[in-house]
Amino acid sequence: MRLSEGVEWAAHCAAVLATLPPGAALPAARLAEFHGVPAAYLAKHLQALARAGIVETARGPRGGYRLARPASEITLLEIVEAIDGLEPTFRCTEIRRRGPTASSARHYPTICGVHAAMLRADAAWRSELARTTVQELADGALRNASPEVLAKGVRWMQEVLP
Amino acid sequence: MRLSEGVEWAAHCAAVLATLPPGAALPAARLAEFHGVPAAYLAKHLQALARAGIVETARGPRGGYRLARPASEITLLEIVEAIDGLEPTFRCTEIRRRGPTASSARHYPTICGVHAAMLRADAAWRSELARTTVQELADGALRNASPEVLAKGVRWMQEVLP
DNA sequence: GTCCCTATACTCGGATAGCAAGTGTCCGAGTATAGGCGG
DNA sequence: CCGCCTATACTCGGACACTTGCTATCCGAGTATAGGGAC
Repeated sequence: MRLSEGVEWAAHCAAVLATLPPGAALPAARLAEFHGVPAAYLAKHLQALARAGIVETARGPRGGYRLARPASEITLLEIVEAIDGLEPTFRCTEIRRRGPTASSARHYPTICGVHAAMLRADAAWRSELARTTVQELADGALRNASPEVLAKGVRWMQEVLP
Repeated sequence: MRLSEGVEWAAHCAAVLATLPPGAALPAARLAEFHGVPAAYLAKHLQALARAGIVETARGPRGGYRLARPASEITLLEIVEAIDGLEPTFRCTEIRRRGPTASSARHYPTICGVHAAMLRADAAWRSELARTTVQELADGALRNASPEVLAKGVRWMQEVLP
């Protein structure tokens, strides 16, 4: 069970967008260049973020992507669900109803124990993801970045944001 | 991110094995028949459980699989990790080190914030899975089963365990 | 009757195809801008 | 000199190939058992 690589890209992109001045936008090609990933494929994931209402788009020159809401109100869970989909990690196929013990549906009023445990684990996972906001990701990245990395980032940002 | 279907099969098989009389074993073909799943493919997953030390095997007539330890000492987490592998759900590719801000490795002493949050969520998921034992799964299934389903199960078990 | 031996049938185990979903890429649709033209 | 218009270039958006890993299956390796034969 491997999480899509696009989740990592989307999370980092959201953190970068959180550091933009209000009103500014960054095209997919610039975000891809900043992270060293294929632009065409990153665009696909950014579209998913747009569909989820996490970022908003602006077409034409000086357009691109910007956060649709304050970074402090966007959680990592939303990003994961936007890229990876909302379906739970475990899909119960009700195998207890098959085989020699199979009976009519009314004999299974409660959900199966395996399913219940998986749902609890899934909820714990999502709950933990919801505790981290994009604002915290951006703040942490800036706080832990070395002066050299920070300087390069500022210089690059000034070049692409005329 | 979908969990392998084999996890569900393995969990249910472990619960069934927990109800066996001490010393008895159940072949993969019987377990597959009980759950209505392809025998050859289930065998593959049972082998994974055997490699992980969760079940032990007995070859030849009257052989099969049995739990290698008391059911109360086997957690759902162990089963998930045996089938799905031990690698974490999120794999950090360190994209922060790429692109125009790239610097030498010593400029990144701390792990990236996205990675850290993902590790926390992963730990919460596994922690919750570890709270459920195979014994609890088996007890719950027997407790919630309707009399009809229970009777069919007992009858089937008596047929295949001569 | 008892013991041993052998053939048998039953079991697991790893190596082998098929398919779905994630990965990667492309070109067309839409729009803010910059320059030119007319008043 | 000012306002409008148009052409342009830049952006997103969805539709199209490719690869990895899960799904499914098979046949060979190994062993407890049952039956027969010898003592």
